[in-house]
Amino acid sequence: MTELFVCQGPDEIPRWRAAFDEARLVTPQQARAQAGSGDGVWVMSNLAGWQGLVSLLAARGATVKVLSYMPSSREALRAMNAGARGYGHALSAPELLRQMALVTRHQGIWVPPELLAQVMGGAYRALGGESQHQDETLSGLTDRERAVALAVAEGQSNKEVARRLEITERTVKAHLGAIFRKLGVRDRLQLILRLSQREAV
Amino acid sequence: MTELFVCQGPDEIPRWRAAFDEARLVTPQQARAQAGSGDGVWVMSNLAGWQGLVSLLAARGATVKVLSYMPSSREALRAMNAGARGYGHALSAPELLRQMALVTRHQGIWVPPELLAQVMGGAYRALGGESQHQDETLSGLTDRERAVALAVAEGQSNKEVARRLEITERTVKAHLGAIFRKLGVRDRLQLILRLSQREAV
DNA sequence: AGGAATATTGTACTGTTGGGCAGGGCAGCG
DNA sequence: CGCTGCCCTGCCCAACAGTACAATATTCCT
Repeated sequence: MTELFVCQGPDEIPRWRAAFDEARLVTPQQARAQAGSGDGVWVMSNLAGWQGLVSLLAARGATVKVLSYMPSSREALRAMNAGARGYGHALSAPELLRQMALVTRHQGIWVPPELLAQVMGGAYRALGGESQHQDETLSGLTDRERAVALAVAEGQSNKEVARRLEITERTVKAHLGAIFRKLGVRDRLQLILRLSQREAV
Repeated sequence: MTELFVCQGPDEIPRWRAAFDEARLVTPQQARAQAGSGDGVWVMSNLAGWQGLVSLLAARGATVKVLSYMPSSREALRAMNAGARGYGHALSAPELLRQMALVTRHQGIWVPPELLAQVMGGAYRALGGESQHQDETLSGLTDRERAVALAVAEGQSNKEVARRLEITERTVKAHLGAIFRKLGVRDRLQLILRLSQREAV
């Protein structure tokens, strides 16, 4: 399994070769031309347009990791959003680099432990606040009604919900009627909007 | 390396034992008493107070993974925020479970690929990044189709959209038909879920 | 025992939705 | 001048959604 390190000339770091026998240093141009599905690619965040490169390579099926001289949670998220599966310090120890490679190769995500809390915290505040609200919204419902509401919120039809919960379509409608009444919405459309917290006009 | 599965009695799943020779099923009480540093623990999200349990075990140094019958990006974020390092479907294949264990044991994070984009997307937008996804989704539509799609995404009925755009209901349907075909969705429900890119599992 | 809440199902009805078929008009392009 | 794409509409129909008016069963509380 070769590991490609995408960087400009002066950025070569001995630890990279120490970490992987088959480490190869390439320019962004070479990476675009060569890297493909299954390759492990490391992209330096000091390259111009590194996010585009990450997106491109990730779309091709490469396992992309981003290395930075000044790691931050913000940059980590940008990397992840571009399709990277790993993010870390460019001067990480060889053992850590190998660990990142192992994790990302197995569909995992790797972020420095000290950034993890911030990254996840940010995500949680964004969606977590909503889910809190979702719990509130659903708390007035019975178990059965909640199950129906969640299934409907996934876009399922009455028939599909009926199959999933092993009840008749009529019963699904009965639960839905109760849900609409309790939540004060007029149909499943508004229910979805309520549960995904978007502006219901 | 033993793997502890925390669940209520009837939730035992044969795949767990198939995945790990040393799998052990325990109750939440037993987990609190036994699990410690270095242990691999799997917590079912249908347990009452599972987030508290995850926090406790994670603080003790256990590697906690959360399993759910209805995975969602929100629940994944809740799990991560509580200190879990992995999140997945309770009925995942044994091989997938082993992969999750491998990744999390090496300081990685594991989230189902289909949820990854949502989780990261949410985190990214939370920290001030731009959301481009919706524009991408709508870019293949004509002006009129886009207007209809956005109105429908607000939960408006065909009749309401018709009034807003000053066209007949039939024309709204015509545009909607084209939208469904272009975006590959089957109805307005799925369209809404696509445009708000949430839970659609 | 009686009431209240929950869960389940039935029949019947109205309204919405999605789409097939069939046509208009308008703008741009070779 | 045809051709194509976009926009608009009519009639009709099958499927789905939501609700009114029921009934039955279980559980939990008074």
